[in-house]
Amino acid sequence: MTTVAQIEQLVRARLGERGLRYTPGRRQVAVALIRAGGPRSPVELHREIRAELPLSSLYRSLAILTGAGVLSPHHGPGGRTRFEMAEWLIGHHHHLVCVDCGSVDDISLSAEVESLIEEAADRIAGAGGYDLTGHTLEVEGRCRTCAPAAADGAPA
Amino acid sequence: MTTVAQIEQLVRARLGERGLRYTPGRRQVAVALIRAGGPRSPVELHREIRAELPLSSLYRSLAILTGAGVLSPHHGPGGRTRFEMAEWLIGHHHHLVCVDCGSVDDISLSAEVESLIEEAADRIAGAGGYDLTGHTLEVEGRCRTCAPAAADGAPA
DNA sequence: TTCTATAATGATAACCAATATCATTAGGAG
DNA sequence: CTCCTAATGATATTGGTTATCATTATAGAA
Repeated sequence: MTTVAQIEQLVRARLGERGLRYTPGRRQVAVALIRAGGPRSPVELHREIRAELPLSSLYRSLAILTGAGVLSPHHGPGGRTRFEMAEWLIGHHHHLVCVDCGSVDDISLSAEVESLIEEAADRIAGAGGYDLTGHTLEVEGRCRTCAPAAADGAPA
Repeated sequence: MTTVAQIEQLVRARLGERGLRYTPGRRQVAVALIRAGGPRSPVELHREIRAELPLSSLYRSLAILTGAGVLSPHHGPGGRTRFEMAEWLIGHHHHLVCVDCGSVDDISLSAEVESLIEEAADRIAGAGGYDLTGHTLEVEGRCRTCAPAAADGAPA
C-alpha cells in the first residue's frame, strides 16, 4: 500500500525536476486528490479544502500540476473538468461515470480483462497512427442521486 | 449495411413520438453526423455544413436531438462537447481520442473482448448502485498532427 | 383552403468555467 | 543580505454554450 506521504514525495520530486515548488497551496490540492476516490472538479476541491484558497490559485495549481504530469484531466458534462492523480502515482484504473451529474468513481478490472483491453488498445492506436498514452474504460450510468429523475435514451 | 436514409427514418420517427419535427436544419445536422466517423463539435459541424446555418440554431438542434436520445454527447478538452449519433442508430463502438486536440475516431473491438467488457461493466455498475446506460473504451493517444509537439507525461 | 395553436428559427444578450494579466509577496542560490 | 525567479491573489477577459424573445413556418382543425 502506497501512503499519502510517499506519493507526495514523488510529486515533490517531479516538480523539483522542473524548477517548480511544492507549495502549501499545491500541497492542499495534491493531498485532497490523493485522498479522493476519483476525479474532482475545481469547485468540489474548493469546497473540500477548508482553507480560503482562492479559486484563481486553485485553478493555476491544477494547471501546473497537470502540466507536470502529476494530474490527469477528466472532461465531464457541463463543460466541467475534473482532475485526479496520474496513474503513475496511484495506479491504473477505470471510471464509473454518472452521465447526468458527471460524478466519477475509480474502479478496477480483473487482470484477465485488463490484459485483453491493453492488447486491443495497442493494436488500435497503432492502426490509427496514434502515439498511445493510455486507455480508460468508462462505465456509464446514472448514480443513485440522479437515477430517480429522467428516463429513456432508447425506449421500446 | 444501414443506409443514411434508413437512419434518418428512425430519427424522424423518434422525433415524431415527441411532437418534434425533422426540419431542414436538424436534418443537416443529422446527416452530417451520420456521415462522420466519430463525434463532431458544433464548430466542426458548422464548418462542414456549407449552408449558412446560424450557430444558435445549430446549438439548439444539437440540444433537441440529444434530449430526444438521437445524439450522444462526448466531452473533450477545452470544454468542447462533441456529438455523435446514439448507439441504437449506428451500433455500439468505442473511441480513439487525441488527448491534445480532442479529435475522436470510432473504433470497434473483437466480440471476445467486447463480451468480457460488457460483463465487467454490468457487474461494476451493479456494485456501485448505478443504473447502467452503457460503456465506452477510450483509447487515448496523440494523433499524427499533435504528436510532434509536447512530450512526456511520465518519463524515465 | 383558411384559421389557429404550437414548434422552430435567428439575432442577441447573458452565463459561467477557465485563462490571462499584473502587481505583490515569498523562496532559493550565490 | 541581495538578486532572480517562482508563486500568489485580485481582477479582467476569453470562449463555448445557453437563454431570451420576437418572428416565421408547419401540422392539424374547421
